[in-house]
Amino acid sequence: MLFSNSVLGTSKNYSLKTIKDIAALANVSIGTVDRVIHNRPGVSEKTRASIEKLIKEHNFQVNKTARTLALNKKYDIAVLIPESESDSDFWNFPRKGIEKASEEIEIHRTSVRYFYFNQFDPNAFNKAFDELLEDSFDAVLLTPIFLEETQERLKHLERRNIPYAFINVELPNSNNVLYIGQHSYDSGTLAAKLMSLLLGSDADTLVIKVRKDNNHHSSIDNRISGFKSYFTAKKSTSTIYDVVLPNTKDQNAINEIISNQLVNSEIKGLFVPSSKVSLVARFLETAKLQHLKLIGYDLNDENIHYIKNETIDFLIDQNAFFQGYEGTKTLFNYLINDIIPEKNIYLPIKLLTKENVEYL
Amino acid sequence: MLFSNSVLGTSKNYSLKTIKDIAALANVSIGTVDRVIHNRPGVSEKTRASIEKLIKEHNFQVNKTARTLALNKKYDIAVLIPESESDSDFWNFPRKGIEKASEEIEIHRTSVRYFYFNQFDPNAFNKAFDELLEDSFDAVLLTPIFLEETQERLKHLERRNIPYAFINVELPNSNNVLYIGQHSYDSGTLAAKLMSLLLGSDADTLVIKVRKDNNHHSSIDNRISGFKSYFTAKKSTSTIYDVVLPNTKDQNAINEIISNQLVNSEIKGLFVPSSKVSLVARFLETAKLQHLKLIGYDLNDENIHYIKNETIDFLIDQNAFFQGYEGTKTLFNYLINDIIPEKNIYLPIKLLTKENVEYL
DNA sequence: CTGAAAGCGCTTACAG
DNA sequence: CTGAAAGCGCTTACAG
Repeated sequence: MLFSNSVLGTSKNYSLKTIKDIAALANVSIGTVDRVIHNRPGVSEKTRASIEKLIKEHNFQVNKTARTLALNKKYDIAVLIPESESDSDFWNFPRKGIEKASEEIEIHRTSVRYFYFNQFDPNAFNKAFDELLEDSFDAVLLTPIFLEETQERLKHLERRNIPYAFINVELPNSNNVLYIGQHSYDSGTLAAKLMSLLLGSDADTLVIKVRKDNNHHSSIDNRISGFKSYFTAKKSTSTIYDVVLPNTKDQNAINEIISNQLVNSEIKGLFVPSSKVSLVARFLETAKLQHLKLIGYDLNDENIHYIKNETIDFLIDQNAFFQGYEGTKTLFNYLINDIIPEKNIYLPIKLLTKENVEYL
Repeated sequence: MLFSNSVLGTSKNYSLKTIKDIAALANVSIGTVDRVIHNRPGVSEKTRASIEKLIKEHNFQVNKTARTLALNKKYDIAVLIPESESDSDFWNFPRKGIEKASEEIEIHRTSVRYFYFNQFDPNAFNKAFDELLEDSFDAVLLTPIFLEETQERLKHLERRNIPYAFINVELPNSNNVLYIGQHSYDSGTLAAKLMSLLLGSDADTLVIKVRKDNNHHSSIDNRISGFKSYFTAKKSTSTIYDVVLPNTKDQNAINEIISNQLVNSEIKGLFVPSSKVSLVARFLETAKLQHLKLIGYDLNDENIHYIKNETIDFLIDQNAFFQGYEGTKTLFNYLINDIIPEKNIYLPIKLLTKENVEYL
């Protein structure tokens, strides 16, 4: 009968014990059992041992619901993410995901407070993070865009035993509970594969960075590394050019820079490892160069426009809403229910084309 | 001060009321408040109205934790999915996802019981489902592979007010709480786009169905419809051929059938809308026709082998583990926490290539 | 070192 | 129609 459960294909466990049961079996009071469960001092070695034995034997686990109620605690989660610059800004997606999750968990006495910063300004990041640190929170969900600035401040959280999770941007070698986001390198490799399919031969390509994106997170660089790695692995003889666009709103200036790159070259495909791909799409439209292949990242109104008219061939989407939604819920479950998630959740790469962009 | 919360960018709500508070304000006992909250009879219209007013005014919401504890209920979830035929079978992934979620929620007095059936045998499905119906469950997670057989039995669940959710296979017009899985049609469209990139021109293609897959779920047909729709929309002049493979383990017979299709044709690409793509990969290998392009579905050991050696060009993955994992957790949250999910969660299409299959 | 009791916010008989 | 009390399984002072 030992294996009857598995034979029946069930995980039912009808013998859930309570601390009262354990206390009775050990001939002690529930207070003493509680002390053992939480490793609190003031229990003789003998009783501690006997209680620990019973706990193991009966596979006793604390009833979290009762615990939560008894503690009667409110949980405050802090969220530190870039502010949205417009209604179609990428950062609306994670924020909306967080808000959705936040609505769902609000009833569990959990509140979410937002701290926003300008994603291009390390000082703004510092300021927002410092403001966050002034208050006390039970957990922090953040996008660690600026490397050193983040690391310095994470130490404060660790000193206070405040768990934190990353969304969208990874920061290796941290004690984060969770990273949820894209595998940037892989997305670049896929972009390269698609690009070489589009070009059909060993045509040259141009990687276009935007300076604004330059001084922060490593995702952009990882995407580029992934992109280039594909051609290296294929022992391709084609050339991959690089260019960085300045921080300007002057589309003419941008057009000229790209134009100069293309002239006298065999470049047939353009890869923009960020949502700023629309800048390049605008150029292609003006210059009537839409036959050149263009792959970029992220959904926003402009990008949607350009993928519909096929100026952009592929957009790689980051599931940003889901990052925010799932990140928040996972952190909540960690906090309230002691549910320890996998450290890295790499969301699948969502490929958008003219054909499927409508449905989103 | 009315908008101070939103100005501060916070959703903190420090004035959480309890039924005790409401009772005091209404000058009644908590029992009466409870009656109003749950629309139970035995309250005068006058007191009911005044309590309802107070509940609205103070935005009172029941403390779920306390409710769960007071009800002290165990939740039993039934899972009805195809059995795995081998260690590398597709159905291991959803099952493992369900098991993972099940481990996480077990502590919340929730048990999961599995009912398996042979995915090609409607009678086995009926038998497993009927067995499930003999016991009582609080919710059911199932893969509704056989249309009529499912619908008939769902009525029983509805009559008993048992919520149910679908994973992997959709069944429109049902009162399911949730469907989580792929958008089959879209995945077919993407496959077609990739195929036409691979072929570079208006070459002909062959869609290969396996008879075994034929008599059940609509996913396969939706994938094919999506695939064909792409070429129709493009006003392509190429021909799409169809062939159905019989239920045989005789690879030679299969090879001959495919071979006959290819001979005297301009077919350059093969689309297999199921995990059985390995059957076709084996043929291409034997016939030394690996230059033909091949797109299929799902991860298993054989498919991984053939994508690594580039016999298969693209595999479309269904995030099957995640379907099981998220499906179970969502159903749990619906059950325990009254969290109503979006009805249809379409997971992003995960594109596997030689380059990224390693990481999975 | 240990136990008895109150309390967390609900639900559920039971009494009136 | 309404209220008082016990109980769900924990935690937390407090008493000894």
